[in-house]
Amino acid sequence: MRVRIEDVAKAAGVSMKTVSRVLNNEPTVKDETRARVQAVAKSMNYRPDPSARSLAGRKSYLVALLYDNPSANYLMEILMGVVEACQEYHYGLVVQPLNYHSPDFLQSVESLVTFSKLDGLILTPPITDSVALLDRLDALGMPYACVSPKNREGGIGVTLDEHDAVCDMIEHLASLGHTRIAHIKGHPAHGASEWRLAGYRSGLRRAGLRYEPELVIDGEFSFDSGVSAARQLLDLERPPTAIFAANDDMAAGAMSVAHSRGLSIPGDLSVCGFDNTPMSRQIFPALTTVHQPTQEMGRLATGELLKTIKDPASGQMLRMPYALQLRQSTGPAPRR
Amino acid sequence: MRVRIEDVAKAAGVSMKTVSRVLNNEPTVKDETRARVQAVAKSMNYRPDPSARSLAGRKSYLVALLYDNPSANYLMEILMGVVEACQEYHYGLVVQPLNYHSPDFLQSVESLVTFSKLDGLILTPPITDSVALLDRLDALGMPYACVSPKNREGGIGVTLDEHDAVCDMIEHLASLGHTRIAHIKGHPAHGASEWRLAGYRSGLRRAGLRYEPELVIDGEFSFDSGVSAARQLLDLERPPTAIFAANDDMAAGAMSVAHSRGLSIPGDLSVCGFDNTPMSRQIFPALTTVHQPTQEMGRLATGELLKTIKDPASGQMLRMPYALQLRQSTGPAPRR
DNA sequence: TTGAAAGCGCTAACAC
DNA sequence: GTGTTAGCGCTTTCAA
Repeated sequence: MRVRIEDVAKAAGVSMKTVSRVLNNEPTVKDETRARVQAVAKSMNYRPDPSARSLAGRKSYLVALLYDNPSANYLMEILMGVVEACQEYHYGLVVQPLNYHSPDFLQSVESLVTFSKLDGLILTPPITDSVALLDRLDALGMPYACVSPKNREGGIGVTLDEHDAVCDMIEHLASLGHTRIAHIKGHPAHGASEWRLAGYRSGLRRAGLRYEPELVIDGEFSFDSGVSAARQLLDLERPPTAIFAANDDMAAGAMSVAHSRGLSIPGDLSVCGFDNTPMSRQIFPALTTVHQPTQEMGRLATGELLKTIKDPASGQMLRMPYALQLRQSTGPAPRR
Repeated sequence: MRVRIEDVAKAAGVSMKTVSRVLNNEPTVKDETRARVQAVAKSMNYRPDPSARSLAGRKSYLVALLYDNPSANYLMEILMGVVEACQEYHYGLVVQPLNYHSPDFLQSVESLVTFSKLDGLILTPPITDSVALLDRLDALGMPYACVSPKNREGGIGVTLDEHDAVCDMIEHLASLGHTRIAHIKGHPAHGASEWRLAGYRSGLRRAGLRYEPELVIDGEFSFDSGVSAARQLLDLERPPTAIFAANDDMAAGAMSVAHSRGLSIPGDLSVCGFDNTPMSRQIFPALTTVHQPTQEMGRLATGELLKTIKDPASGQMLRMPYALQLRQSTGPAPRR
């Protein structure tokens, strides 16, 4: 039979409640008692039963990762970080796909939270940006941490300074002699698209280049949208010599168009992206991109969430470092 | 306050136990009573409390997905399928990374199973192939379903006829006039590597081509291993005109080598892979590969597992269909 | 076919 | 600091 708290209590010569206190790190236990109980629990290989704990304590020791149709890689990396943190803190994890556009989006989150008695939520873009949801969660007192939310103030979670990253990237292109640098924008529903566009504009400004509306094309983060945007750009009377796509998938689309038109990369056209996906290393030539420490972001966001659950005042919005990943898809601007 | 089984019982004019019977689909309830209880439960928006259920019933209504460092995409697709099935059957999911090579691998699975009271496991390669683990699980009476296990007989789960898929692919290359078709093998620890090699040999045989050991190079499913294997192949005195890599990542590595040597694909060299990863569509030229319905496999494996949990005799090993995905990376063999 | 009572293993509330 | 008691919401067991 399973070892129960009662068995541990008997073996340690204390009451069940004291064992419970030790397990839950409550401060009101004498150090000596605590040490003894811990030793006994360990030697008996005792682990509390999650359902009993949850039933009696009205907590689930469960957090949920909420997502809506992100790229598989992105989500996977976040997930790996989240899993790491959950293991460390002995929390369980529920993985929950959601439909952000569904009319009963709010309702479905609410019933998930209620029926699973979740202790907290980890939100990923674009769910991070549903004001209605955040308001509702605040009203319910449900703790949540955001990964790369649009609104970085006040909440808890992690962000990356995407604006500065892109700005650096554009300056890099300019330093290679490019003067016609195009941008393929991201999906309009994602905050990232705005930051990356803003970074593009700041980068141009810093490099002393003019912003030209014809060099900015709408995309939606997909390979195909990158393909059609690149076609438009390369069909211009004065096509760009460099393209910054708001993510790697669209950059791959742009490269594909260039290849099929016989343009050499980076000889005739430089291309760069954002995300440093595994794919970016595997295409030819390898893609210059911005690295974002996604897994670490998942781990730290979860850490902040779990801290907040214990002590509501302790969670913060963490700023993560980015890094330009310079590879072979960018090079000196072609001479006229 | 939350609606409890007692509230439903009162409203329906029956005992708690009868409501419980209805919820758990026990047969010994009069149809009329069952219908009434179901209607009342629905109208009150009743959902049983998982921890109470689990505590009293000594079941967790939880299954775990066990994995060890697979490709992010593969795992993500499996995961999405697993999540779908779990939602449908109202089961919870635990996501658990494992270290197959760790000395306490068995122990860590066992304590996971014990302490989380898991009702079943979904195993992914290469964990599917640990004989020691499978034996232990059988001994414990712990139900599990495998995705693409080495041993397809007797167990429950899903498989794909990888041998036949590769065989078809090789025949396709042969039909394009290729006579020197190389193979980059997969990681030796994965069953898939063996099947794909066997399919390669069968394909050659069917096409009337000789098996030439110098055309078969070890790989380990990574891009880099594809790169070094392709270098060896292209350095041969009589290099191949086509390369079948055991997965898409290695195929991308091979393409990268070809590009950097100025070889045209498929003009000078045809390349094909296996998995139909998103990346395979995004490289240039788009990669010919084998599609395997990974998400569906996750969903169906989970379905078989959950069926088995209800009725131990009902689980099967399902065979999934594959499909060649012909794209631009393969073409007619170059003339001598 | 249905119900009453006794737990499942833990924590909350309160007493000491 | 520590212990006692009474549940948490469900299923099991056994009786009807």
